[in-house]
Amino acid sequence: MSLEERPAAGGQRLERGFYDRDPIVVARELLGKRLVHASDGIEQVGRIVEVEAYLGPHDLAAHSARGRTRRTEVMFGPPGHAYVYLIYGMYSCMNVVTQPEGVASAVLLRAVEPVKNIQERTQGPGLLCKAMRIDRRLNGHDLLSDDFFIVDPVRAERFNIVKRPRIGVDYAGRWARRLLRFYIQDNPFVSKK
DNA sequence: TGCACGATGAAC
DNA sequence: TTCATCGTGCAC
Repeated sequence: MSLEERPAAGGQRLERGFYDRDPIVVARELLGKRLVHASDGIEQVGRIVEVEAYLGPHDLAAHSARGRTRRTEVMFGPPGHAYVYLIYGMYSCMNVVTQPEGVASAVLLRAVEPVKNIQERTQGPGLLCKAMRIDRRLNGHDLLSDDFFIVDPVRAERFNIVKRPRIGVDYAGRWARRLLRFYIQDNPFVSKK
């Protein structure tokens, strides 16, 4: 049975065009979507409940603000790819690259709600990657692939979206105060109030 | 070649 | 508030 036939993954897989838009729009629309990662024959599914938008080279909180380097290379690449980096020497952080090649913007996935084959906690970007077995080997991975992708839920869901400043970017001056963190209101898996 | 520090999380 | 832990980016 192929992955796309498995019921847990559900709904419609997001296509390239979904990611080829403003990161703020992509961030808001990623809420409620299902992140699917298949490894070692195990398909894990998490419902995205918290995200942050990183707008590009002018956004001082974004890694791409320091220019194009080996680490940030995939942020400058085409949309719909995973930007996974190591933070504090011990946690991986998972981002989705947005906008056309050459525009270095992305959306950080901060928390998911366990849907399938997830035992560990998932509230926070580091924990979410640990629980879903996401590490830097997936950096640059195409999210239109068969083992790592995002799908719409089978049934449409209604929820309110909360806007807050991003976490851990106090060094970014006025950019730190912008409301670029989005999460599903009252969801217990959101990392921080 | 060296070094300060981070889009974190947990313990104290 | 402190610490674990190490790749990255930039200074020297």
